Amino acid sequence: MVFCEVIVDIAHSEVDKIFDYACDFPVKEGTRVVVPFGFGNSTTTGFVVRVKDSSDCPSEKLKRIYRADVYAAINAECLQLAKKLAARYRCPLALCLRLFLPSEMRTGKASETYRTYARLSGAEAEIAPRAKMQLALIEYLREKGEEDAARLRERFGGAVNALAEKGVITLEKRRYLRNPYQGVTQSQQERTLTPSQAQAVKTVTETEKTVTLIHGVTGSGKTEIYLTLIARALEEGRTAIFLVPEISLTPQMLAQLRARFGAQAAIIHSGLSAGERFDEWQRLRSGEARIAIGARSAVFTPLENIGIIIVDEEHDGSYSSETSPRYNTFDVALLRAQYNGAKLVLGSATPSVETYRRAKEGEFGLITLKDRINARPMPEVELVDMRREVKRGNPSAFSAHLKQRLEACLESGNQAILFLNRRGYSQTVICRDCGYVAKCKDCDIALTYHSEEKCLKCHYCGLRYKTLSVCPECGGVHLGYMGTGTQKIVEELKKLYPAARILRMDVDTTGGKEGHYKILSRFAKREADILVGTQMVAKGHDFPFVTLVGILDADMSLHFPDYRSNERTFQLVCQVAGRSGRAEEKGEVVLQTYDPENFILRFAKEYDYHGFYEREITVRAATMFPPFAKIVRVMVSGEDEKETLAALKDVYTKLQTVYCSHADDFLFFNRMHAPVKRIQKKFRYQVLMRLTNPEILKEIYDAATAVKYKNVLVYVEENPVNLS
DNA sequence: CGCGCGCTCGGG
DNA sequence: CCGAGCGCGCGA
Repeated sequence: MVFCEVIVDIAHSEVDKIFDYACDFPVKEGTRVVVPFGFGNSTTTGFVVRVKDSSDCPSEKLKRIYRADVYAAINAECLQLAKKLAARYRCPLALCLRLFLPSEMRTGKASETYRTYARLSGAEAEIAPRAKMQLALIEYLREKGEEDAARLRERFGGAVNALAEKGVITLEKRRYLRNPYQGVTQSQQERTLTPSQAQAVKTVTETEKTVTLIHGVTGSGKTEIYLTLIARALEEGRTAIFLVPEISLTPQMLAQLRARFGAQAAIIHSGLSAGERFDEWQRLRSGEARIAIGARSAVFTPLENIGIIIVDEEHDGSYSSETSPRYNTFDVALLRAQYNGAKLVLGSATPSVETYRRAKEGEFGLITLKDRINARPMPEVELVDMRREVKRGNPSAFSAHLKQRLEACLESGNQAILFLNRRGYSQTVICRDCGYVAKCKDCDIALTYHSEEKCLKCHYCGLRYKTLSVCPECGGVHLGYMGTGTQKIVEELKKLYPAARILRMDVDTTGGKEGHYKILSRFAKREADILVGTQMVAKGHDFPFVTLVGILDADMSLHFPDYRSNERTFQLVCQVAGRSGRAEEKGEVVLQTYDPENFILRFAKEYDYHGFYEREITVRAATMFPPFAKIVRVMVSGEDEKETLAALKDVYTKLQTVYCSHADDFLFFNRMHAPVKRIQKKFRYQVLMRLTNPEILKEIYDAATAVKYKNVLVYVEENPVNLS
């Protein structure tokens, strides 16, 4: 008899504690178990976090573990990591343990590892000629040989059972053979690296530093470096994790990865069925597959002996979790790299300012790839001054220049992409005569118009300003709100080019992720001439016939009320430009703005990351934004406004004691409405802080987690990706 | 007086 | 989280 410390798989702080159980069979730490818990004979799953040979718990209370998985789902490293995350983000351990399992395992969707397969039995039977489905099914199986019965039932309905009864087909229940790699042959051939690629590989493998940033322009061959590094790790008998932004696991990317690594790699992407995801996880856990490829959550893959972790497009916003625990993928990857003695490689054409600074300061290694593999220049970016268009009496969203280029593009039979910023909640005031944008005097953040209060507000400090009717800069009266009327653009476009085939991609027109792929692949197949969409369009897909990219409202991104708006804009322009002129033809980019002198746009036009960085880091230092300070938001939200306000008051009071005892470490401290006051019936309030000393974070978490109201959610966000 | 619902408590 | 236990409010 052994005794086990168990964490029950219930994500609630009230039960986030160790319960002792007896166990009459041997069990390993990290194993998922079923235990009696609560009243009557109710049970729950849990995780063994420690095995011991005695328990302090009075024996009349002790119960026995009913059953356990045959393997430990969570290995020692992951168990330790889960504990660290739970402590760091103050969330129940169960929630952190869940990160390491495929969700299918909890919901039970993947528990059936058996499937029924159908094939022709060889026996003949008379089939009525009108039984079209049955005949078609026979024909199908004659060709295919064997197929999953469930899938056949979807297609041929009752014909499956009918033929099985007649004995024409046999149904056989077998252990799963879910294999997303059917028909994939691994091509061992390793492409020869260019000298700079080879040097990069050498640098990463030989450096003492755990983390290396590879800063390489689009097309500089980062991917080949990653793949070589992964191959090296495998040769050493180690494993690898390759993280990519969610959106970039396109069918092309998948094909490329499969061709290179075959079944050695487990690629976790949204197209997998529940069962397939589970199987891929099992293959990784058991060591059958040694490369985990996927979005943010793949950082939790239960691999042993990791040799390398790669975070591609390091700057991408999808690497920070927006649900509890609100972890940052890089931080988790670093912990795993340190535990395993692995290398951690970050790659980007436009690294985040925070990352680049750490590299420049010497904390991370830095590799810069200046040249594109094919030596093709980046497309030329042209800035169009929209103020002039207004003066010329052109009120449309399209400048004369863009119209002209668009016509030329369509005429030559090429495709164009037009980028629109997402029609957000934020309404920024802009002077259409001079490009002036109202900003907060303390924060240098664009002000946002709030219609219900008829005022302008700063989302970072809550300061209110009167609305403007006259531009304080030029005295002009053509003040407008950005971000309105963007939906009209497609209409306008249709009027301008009635003959052009236009595809629109945004939240309204696409149903989920699959919808995106459909639209993108239709465009790639040249089923349309113009694609109108948000930044999402810019990621992943290759469109060889696109020679023109238009950015219609660069200002919206530039003046988004976020301290990262400069960075985002620079990234957006570089990324978007990479979509133009991929094939033989040279591409061009037309960027419309009310502020053509803006330094961010100037640097972006020249693809001058260093220039951008030097300028931006000075701004951040002057305004004391990250990486020179940390923005912390404690969000308080609930359906009952009174209760929510009471919770806010409570949170605020507790935080105030922290603030009072460390006032020097705070640049800002205040409570306020969240910029969006209500989402999904919930009232939203926040305490916003800016810290110069990250040590204070712990106390903030303590204060925030101490407040518990029945129907009010309280959570802490660090440098939130959006402040809505 | 009886039970129904909402709140509190405990779970090994 | 979930069910048990219990207190108080209302209907016959």
